[in-house]
Amino acid sequence: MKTADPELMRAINRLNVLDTVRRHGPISRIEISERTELSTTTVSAITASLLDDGLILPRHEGDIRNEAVRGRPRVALELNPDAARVVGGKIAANRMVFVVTNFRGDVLSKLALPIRLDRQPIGVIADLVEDGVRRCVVDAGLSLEDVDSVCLGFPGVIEHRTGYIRSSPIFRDTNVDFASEMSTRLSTPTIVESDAHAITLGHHWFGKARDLEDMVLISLEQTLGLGVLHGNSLFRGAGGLSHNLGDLVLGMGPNGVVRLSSQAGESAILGEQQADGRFAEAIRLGRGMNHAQALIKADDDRLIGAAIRAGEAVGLTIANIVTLFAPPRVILVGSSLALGEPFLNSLRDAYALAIPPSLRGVSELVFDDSTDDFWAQGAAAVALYELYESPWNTTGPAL
Amino acid sequence: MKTADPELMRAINRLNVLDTVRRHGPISRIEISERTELSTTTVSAITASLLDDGLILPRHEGDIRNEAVRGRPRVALELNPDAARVVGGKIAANRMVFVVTNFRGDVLSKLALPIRLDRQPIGVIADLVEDGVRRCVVDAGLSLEDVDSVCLGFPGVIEHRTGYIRSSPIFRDTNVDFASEMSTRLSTPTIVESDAHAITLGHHWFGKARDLEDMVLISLEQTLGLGVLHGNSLFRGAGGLSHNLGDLVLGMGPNGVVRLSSQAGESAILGEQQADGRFAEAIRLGRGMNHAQALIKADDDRLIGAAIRAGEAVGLTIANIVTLFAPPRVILVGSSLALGEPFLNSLRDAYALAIPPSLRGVSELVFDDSTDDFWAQGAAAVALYELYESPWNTTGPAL
DNA sequence: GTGAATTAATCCGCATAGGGGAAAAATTGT
DNA sequence: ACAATTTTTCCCCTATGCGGATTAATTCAC
Repeated sequence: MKTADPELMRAINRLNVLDTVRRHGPISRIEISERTELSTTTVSAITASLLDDGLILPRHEGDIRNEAVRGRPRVALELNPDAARVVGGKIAANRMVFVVTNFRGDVLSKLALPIRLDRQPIGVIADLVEDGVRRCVVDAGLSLEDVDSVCLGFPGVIEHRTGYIRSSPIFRDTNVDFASEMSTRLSTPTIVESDAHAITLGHHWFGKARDLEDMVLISLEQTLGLGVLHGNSLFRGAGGLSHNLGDLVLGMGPNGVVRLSSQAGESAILGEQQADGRFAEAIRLGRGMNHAQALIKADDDRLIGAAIRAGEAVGLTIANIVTLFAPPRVILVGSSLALGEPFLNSLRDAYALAIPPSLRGVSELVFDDSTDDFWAQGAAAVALYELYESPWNTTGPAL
Repeated sequence: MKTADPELMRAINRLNVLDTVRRHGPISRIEISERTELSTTTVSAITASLLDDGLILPRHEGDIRNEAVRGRPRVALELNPDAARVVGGKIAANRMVFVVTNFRGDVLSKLALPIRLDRQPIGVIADLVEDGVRRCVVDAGLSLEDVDSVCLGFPGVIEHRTGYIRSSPIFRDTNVDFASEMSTRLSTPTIVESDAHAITLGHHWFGKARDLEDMVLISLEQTLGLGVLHGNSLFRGAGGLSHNLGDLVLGMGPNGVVRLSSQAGESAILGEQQADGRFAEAIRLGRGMNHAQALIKADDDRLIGAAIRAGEAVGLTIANIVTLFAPPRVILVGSSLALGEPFLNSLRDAYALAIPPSLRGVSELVFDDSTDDFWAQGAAAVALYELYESPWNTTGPAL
């Protein structure tokens, strides 16, 4: 257990204040004091230090002041957008998306690269990622030295704490120390995180879970991922390992265990169409889901069947996850949502069937079809959160 | 987020020191300082306060002193066993077990009552539990006024935070505020907790997880429960709800969803034998599992079949839990373990088959056939932990 | 336009916490 | 008896947060 000393005390309260400023837009010291339950004195001291470090700014213009109120007007404080810049990236098998954001998480530039990295040697992947980060930074009119940190979201099992990619469909090898590799290449602190975790934090900060401190997110992409928000922070498994939902077992079939990935993974849904040459080409180019969508609209029976089966499998899985975590909301994201009604309806039906009666109504299902840059923005949020926690200049005691 | 003030700081460090004394037996201040990474000054101050409150005691006799060492000898400190007494209880459908323990968790008296409470009205259950607690306290040579708190472990979905029993096979009703009810009856603070959580903490304190700060426990009784230890503390779901594993879905069968409880619940295993009059009687009296054990030894085919099916279902479920939490150890407890080899072997086989290759070797399975009083002792540990956290006299600032 | 009223933010002094280093305490060895 | 050694406590310092008084910046009333 971390030992509690005055420094930790201050770090906690500082983060608390900073996070309050981030969440509640321009906000006066008094309101911060009410929300955090810190005394106005303490808030004053902490905000002074944050102002001194340039992390927040007073906003004089356009005071949101109620004109009919007397007394000294409140000074609204807000994040200094230019206090830092980070890069967030979503790396998938057939595409990479990067964003550069400011300290508030506003996107300054986006870059989408529809490149297949799948199974390339590590060096090639690192080259391509490095290039993407550098280009996106240049697009934002910045240089890498202006960037404070980078966070890359990967599918698979990612150990955020150590920066190792334990296993990922993108890498042929296991246990790749990708964080160190990229930190060296970019000479900027780089962290890796599960893509599902990244978009989970993204939803907590910018998306469909801003109002919640607990929730669960399920990502349906090539890999099936899980993110759990618990008490406003990401719940990373025991060893800091991320969860790999695709490995979950749904039951025993004639050929051994049936895993979720074999029912609802991207390749499981699309793979049944191998015969069709044009479709195979689309898959290879990462347009499989769009193509599948078109086929479903055209009443392609085989694909509709696959989508229904996938929806059932995912619906059951969500019911199981809800049984374990009982979150107030479950957010579903990922390319598989593009399969449309056949998939979503069977998912909803299976969920309704499988959810235990006692938990009926506890969780609401929310579908989110955000684009890839939202994932990257989530990764940026992960990077920003670590900046918020870091000590900064700390406006040393004796100056 | 809780605001950090000096009081919180002290509370944290105090708990840390107290817990270190609990875990590492008689221990000197210097060793506490090393383990907690607090300065010797701080440890000295905190231990002084703990001594003052009578929670710990110096041990002069039998100093574990290395005779060949010079200098002032270390004074070993240990928990004051008599600083408090608590009652822990395990309440099951067909039996209740209580223990009274001292501040260290040593059992002072046990009481096992093989009574069927199942579906009795709340008032009757409360009567019986009250009676059990009172008797066990008397057996320990104490009076209820000597008892500082009571913790009762129930099967089902228990909301520890509020003291509500959301649903339990023992109660006909749902959402029973049993903690308040018993607190009033006993005029002693009483908390309720999931039986699975109780034995999870029990294993962390006294049993097969003393060396771990993360682990998962699965309880196989009438109800199938889950306990997750995360960073030395119980992980209680989002809303503080406990998990009910039996509701997990294993797949779709011909008659709708197949839940784990229908494969591996006590009644699922035993229920198939309804024909046999003597067996039915044994079940009614809560001796079902013992009887089943005998039948299995006698090569009863139907029961062996049921045990094998149950083992498979549990094995798959454990694999899924491991996929989600990746704990270093999974402890299995509960009456169903008595089914013996057919059950355990099929469980192990199914687990080995279902665990994803990437997680092979991450978790070890441990079977624990502790008796009921160990469950009750776990409940006592839950009660004790809350005492450890509570402020006590705090040796007020100005004396 | 000037002063009263009002509200926000800061300053001052206090209490408590933890840490470092010196001093005291309790031993063993010579 | 005194030196050496190790543990524990004592004294002083700094940092933190808080309550109450003070100062700052407005609006309203006349």
